[in-house]
Amino acid sequence: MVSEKQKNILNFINIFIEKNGFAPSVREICKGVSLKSTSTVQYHLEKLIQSGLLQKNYKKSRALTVNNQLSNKIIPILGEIAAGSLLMAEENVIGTVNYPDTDKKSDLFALSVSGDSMIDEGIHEKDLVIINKNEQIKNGDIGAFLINNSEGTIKFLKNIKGKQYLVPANKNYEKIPVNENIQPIGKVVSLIRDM
Amino acid sequence: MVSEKQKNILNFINIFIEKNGFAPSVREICKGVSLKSTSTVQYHLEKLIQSGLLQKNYKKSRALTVNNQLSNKIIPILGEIAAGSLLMAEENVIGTVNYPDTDKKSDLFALSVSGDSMIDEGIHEKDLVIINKNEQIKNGDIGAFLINNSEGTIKFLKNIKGKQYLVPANKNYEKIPVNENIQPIGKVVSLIRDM
DNA sequence: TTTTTATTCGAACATATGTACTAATATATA
DNA sequence: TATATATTAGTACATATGTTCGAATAAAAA
Repeated sequence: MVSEKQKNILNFINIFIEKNGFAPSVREICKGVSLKSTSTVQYHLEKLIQSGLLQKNYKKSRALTVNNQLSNKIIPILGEIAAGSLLMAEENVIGTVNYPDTDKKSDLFALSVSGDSMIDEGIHEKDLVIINKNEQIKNGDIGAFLINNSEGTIKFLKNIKGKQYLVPANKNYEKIPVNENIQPIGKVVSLIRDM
Repeated sequence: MVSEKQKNILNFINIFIEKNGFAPSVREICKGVSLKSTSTVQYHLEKLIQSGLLQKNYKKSRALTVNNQLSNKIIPILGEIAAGSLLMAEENVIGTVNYPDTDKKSDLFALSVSGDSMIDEGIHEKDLVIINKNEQIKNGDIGAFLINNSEGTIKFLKNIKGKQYLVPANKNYEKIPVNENIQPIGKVVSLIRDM
């Protein structure tokens, strides 16, 4: 679908923007990818737009924007996990964190960790966990859960003898059987610790 | 130094870029901040450039870039820590990671963790540690060190009875006395784990 | 007050830049 | 082979856009 030349052009645009802070002109792309005609570049730009990889603004100069899969997203920190009521609403944002988004379908937010129930898994107090609401928590995954509509917690989800449990990574805590009071929030996809 | 109108213009440019992915034209700024002459905008842009808050490219369209304090930096992953020779050169980059840079003076790079010498501190194999070469490693900090000019490692730096040691967070490993064979690389400032 | 500095406007200019059209060539497909 | 599709080039056009100049006004400083 997308030719080598087109990938070439996309790369050139990406690097140009990264380096300069603004997009290249059609003629700069010409030179950058060794093409002699602006209309050839125009032709490839159209193709890239059709492929959904690029966006253009009619008659506006240097108004190219790249639909990067790996674009940085500013995601909200919605509160502390395992710390009282967890309202996942806009009003509850206690900060934001930059996170390179790998997937357009992902719906990400961050929670600050409190407590030590996952200490053996290297998840510490005040760590920031990134949670994807749109990714299902599978057996063996670490997920964020809401208990009794009030308390948030992160635990392993594990299948033991045909029953599902929330399993902590700390011997001092008990595993919790999954029932109607436990509601999955999303999968923990990343951890950020500032020191 | 910077007038209200100029702050106004800077804000408009920032929001415009955030929203559109490219900078506004002089005439778009005109409308955006209720000015009727392009030369007035030109005048204020000059002022903002003099103040170091903005950058412009002569005769290039929409080529404004804002000098944001808290800009995201793409930092290189230079290799694995505790894994053979650690050449901190451009050629050794095994990838890049997005990291919100909080300080202009910081010189950051990332290393992938191998080994389990810091497991009790929740630093796992394959975790990514962000290292600031320009931040001194103080007593109690976790730092990255180069041993015998070949092997890289991250450890606590601790003062014990007046002598400095590299202290692991794992009972199975011994602490290492700091001598001329051990060279500090930088302080570990953050940890990123993708799961 | 006078003088300087800051701010705004209008108009005109030069060109950087996106676009459109036609044609030629290469590559793939029937 | 013939036909269709993909790619490249050249030229020309319209205008979006940064820039310059002169002058007027407002605000601040001497």
